Amino acid sequence: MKHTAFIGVPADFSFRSTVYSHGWCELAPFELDVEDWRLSCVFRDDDNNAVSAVIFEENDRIRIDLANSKVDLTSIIRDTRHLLRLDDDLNEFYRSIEGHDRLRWVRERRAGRLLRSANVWEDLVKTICTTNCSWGLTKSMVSNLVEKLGAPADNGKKAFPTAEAMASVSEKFYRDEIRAGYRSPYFVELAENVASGKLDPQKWLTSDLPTPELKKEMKRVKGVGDYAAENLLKLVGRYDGLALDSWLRSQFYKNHNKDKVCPDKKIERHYKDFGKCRGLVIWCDMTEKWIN
DNA sequence: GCGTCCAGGTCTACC
DNA sequence: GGTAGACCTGGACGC
Repeated sequence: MKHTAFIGVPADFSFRSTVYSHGWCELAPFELDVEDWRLSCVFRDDDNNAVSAVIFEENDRIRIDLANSKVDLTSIIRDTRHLLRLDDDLNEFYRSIEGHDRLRWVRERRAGRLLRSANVWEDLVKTICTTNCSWGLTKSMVSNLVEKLGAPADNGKKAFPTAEAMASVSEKFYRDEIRAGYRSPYFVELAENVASGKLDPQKWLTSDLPTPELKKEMKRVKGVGDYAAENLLKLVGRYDGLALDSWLRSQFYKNHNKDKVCPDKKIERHYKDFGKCRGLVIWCDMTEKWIN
């Protein structure tokens, strides 16, 4: 028997623009049905049970269908608000791009909310999986993590593994089963630190630290360098880093530098005037064609 | 079929 | 603080 919940959305919210804001919708346990624009995912409720859900837009509201009718909706609604960023205030960002014709589409399409996972732990592991490899390999590593270490929901779909589950396997498991290569010892160390309570990535969401300090804290995690930390900062709502990776650089070269390679400092100068919003501005500037 | 390059980079050693 | 070299994987490409 299905269980259904509805959530109201802000006036400047777009389900499509948010879900398709970056590659996260392609990473397990997310599954995106682009025909019907339905996002499947697997949450964990407050009792740590895996809960499979389908999220979609219906009559200007977000509808969540759960396969299990016994689930307490409170945590599922909270996590859905988090991953769709329903409580983010985009006014400062929209003000920062006013007068820039090239970016007019952003407000028109109500873009600017970057999809995230249900918690920061999951975003942290996934971000490490994006480093120094093709997008195909990222998807493969994340899919392996979910399939081999995730807990199943009632319908058999699996949740992203907990830190405890990831701490329970060896470096060899990450190399042989997850195909994580040199990242394997990083995952072991990270999972042990989070499972033991030594590190709590969720606190980054509400940290009072200035962004440079928070970035330093993130970079203490092995496998997290400048790009990964700045990507994570975007996912906790801080956009003063550009999170330059090879894809973003190549798009900048195409769009603003006649397809010629240039130093990162030139890219930084280009977005300098957007201040604290520059990380979100460059991302939107490079992804206009993604969203229609 | 084989070798090389390179992806949504980072770490360590060294200067 | 800046830089060189090493690092897993797997697909694309040239030969």
